[in-house]
Amino acid sequence: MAVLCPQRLTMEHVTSRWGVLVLIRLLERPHRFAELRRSIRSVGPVSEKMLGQTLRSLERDGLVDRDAKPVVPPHVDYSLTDLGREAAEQVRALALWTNERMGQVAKAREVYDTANGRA
Amino acid sequence: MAVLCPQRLTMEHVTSRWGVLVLIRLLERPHRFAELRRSIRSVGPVSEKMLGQTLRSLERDGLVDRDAKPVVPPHVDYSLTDLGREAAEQVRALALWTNERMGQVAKAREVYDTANGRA
DNA sequence: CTGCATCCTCAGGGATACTG
DNA sequence: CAGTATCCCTGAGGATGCAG
Repeated sequence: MAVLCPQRLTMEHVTSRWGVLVLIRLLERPHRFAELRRSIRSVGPVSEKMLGQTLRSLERDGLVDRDAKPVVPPHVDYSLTDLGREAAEQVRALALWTNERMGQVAKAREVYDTANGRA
Repeated sequence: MAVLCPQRLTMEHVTSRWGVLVLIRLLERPHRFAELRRSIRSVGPVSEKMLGQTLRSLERDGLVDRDAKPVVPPHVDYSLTDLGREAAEQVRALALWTNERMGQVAKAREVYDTANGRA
């Protein structure tokens, strides 16, 4: 992707499909990997790869804390850092707004499509 | 892209690379097409195609109002609807947060990369 | 000036299989 | 359980050209 301001990258991680869902779930409480996956699956199918990638981005950005307990079988807890909590709250606000206004948006789309699309 | 809840699409439009920049600029005042393009260009290269696509998405979602004056050469003003203003404010809040915390994020990345990447 | 239509590329991300 | 590695394919999105 073209060169943009560096904060774009952070926004990208945080507002990405799975980023949003991860942050909102972690805002409630820490989750394990598979737990997170199951929870998100109810909304859309996450591949392990993408969930892992998302979590690593967020961890790298200092938003998520990864606590891998040295036991077997592995047990890894993901939780928000203070910084991550701030981010998650911003994102949740946006998500809530989207939910609230979804009706109006859907309506607007109908109007637009009627006027233009298949007039 | 896989099937997700419909509000994901709205978030996608609103938090897209150019969506964010468009909304923030329109929050200040209405803009013409080329004006918007020039303004955004200083941050990253927008193709006409993408700017047009972004504006159409936002218009379709009822967030942006398109006022095409029937003159020649064409003169088109884009501005926010009330709904769009709400969205833009959410997005701006997120963008401002990202700016404020960018230092911490950058720092976290360094730490992460030192510990992992090229240890 | 404001935009559609077309072509083409390249990387995001899904599926699958394997490891500690 | 919690990932990493690989393959592969779709579609986002840049460049260009044309039209009203």
